[in-house]
Amino acid sequence: MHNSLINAIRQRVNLTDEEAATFERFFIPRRYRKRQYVLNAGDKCQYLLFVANGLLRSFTVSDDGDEHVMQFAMEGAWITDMGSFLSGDDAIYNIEALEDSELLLLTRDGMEELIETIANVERYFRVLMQQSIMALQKRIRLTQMYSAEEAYLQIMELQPDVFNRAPLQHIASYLGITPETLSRIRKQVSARR
Amino acid sequence: MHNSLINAIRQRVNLTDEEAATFERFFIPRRYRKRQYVLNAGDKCQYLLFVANGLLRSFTVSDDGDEHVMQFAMEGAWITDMGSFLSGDDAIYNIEALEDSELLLLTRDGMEELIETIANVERYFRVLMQQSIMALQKRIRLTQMYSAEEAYLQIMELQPDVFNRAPLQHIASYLGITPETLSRIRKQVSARR
DNA sequence: CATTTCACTTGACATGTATCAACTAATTAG
DNA sequence: CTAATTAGTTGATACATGTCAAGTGAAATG
Repeated sequence: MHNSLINAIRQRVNLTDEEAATFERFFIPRRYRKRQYVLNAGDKCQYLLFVANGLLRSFTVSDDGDEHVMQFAMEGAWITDMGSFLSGDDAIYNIEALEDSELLLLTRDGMEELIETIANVERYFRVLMQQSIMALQKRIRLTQMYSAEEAYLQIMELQPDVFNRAPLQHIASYLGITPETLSRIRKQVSARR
Repeated sequence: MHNSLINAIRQRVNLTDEEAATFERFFIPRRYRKRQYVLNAGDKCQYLLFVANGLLRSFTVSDDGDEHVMQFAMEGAWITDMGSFLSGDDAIYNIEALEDSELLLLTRDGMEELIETIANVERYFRVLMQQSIMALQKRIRLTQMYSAEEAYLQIMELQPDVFNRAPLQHIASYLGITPETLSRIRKQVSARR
């Protein structure tokens, strides 16, 4: 279970075997069942989560009760409520397992200690943040530039691994459209070919 | 001109006066006139830009020639094409001065050297990236959860300093709507009160 | 200052997407 | 395996936003 974590880190920065062993020790392995909540909005988000296995989503709930998906995270991805994790504010996101999942949890203190202990770790997290910024910008352009149909076709083409696993209602929410509209889009697309 | 930079850094991490002086030396001051392009999509983005004074926007141009604003940056903000600056890829964003502006430029090498020279700098940039992620997520929720009118009212309320200075066509682009729609929204809003 | 250019507005109409209700298919729980 | 619940689809209709064309107002340029 820790292997996928070390592999992910080593794709970005170098770690000696000794460092890798130290690194592992900071993470708490934990299993979640499908539908289980990993984080409830309103609580403090205590962990940065690495997905060793499975699929999660983070989402907010608006006043009218509608859900709005911010992120899907599958094997190899990180997920958290950044504001809450870093600043100790109340979480605004919920995080839910969409499949049975194996996670590796890192606390705030753990992260700080790791950064001080292993030279390349701060760099790793900075690079991770930068990648995340680029991904978020790409997502903004997706809905800014394209119609719902074009946006849907793009994500299915560019990230089929995630979006073929996610329920349609959550994909619709991710795109900012209703399930009905997504259903009609899919019908039109399949009718055309 | 460098003062605003040092102030911005010191809001997040500690710097001795000596470190501050070293820090400054890595930055190249440069002025841009209104309408001048700081970066052209297709070029390599050589700099991370700190805005000492003025207002800029970054934007992409789609195949049909439409512009799509990603970011506005006023005094105290950073702006760049992250993918191009960090990885040396061709820039996908244009950056244009919307007002006469004074910028402080940091090269990639400069950034690396700074990080190695001054202890807190890597931390500063990591925190900066984290803030940026939260801001981008907030922006995604803005268009995901709200109608064009609600989104417009929110940004005008929450960031009046930027959006009162930006031309309406660019605000429309930022929101992912046409200038005509924004014009009608503004008419309705002002008619109601 | 005059002229040109560009930003913004307005109207008529087309299109995309939301809403609500009903239905069918798939999944979950007993 | 069956019943109950949830996810996804479909139809009718309303509303939000886009498009195109024309106009007005403001700003840049010589």
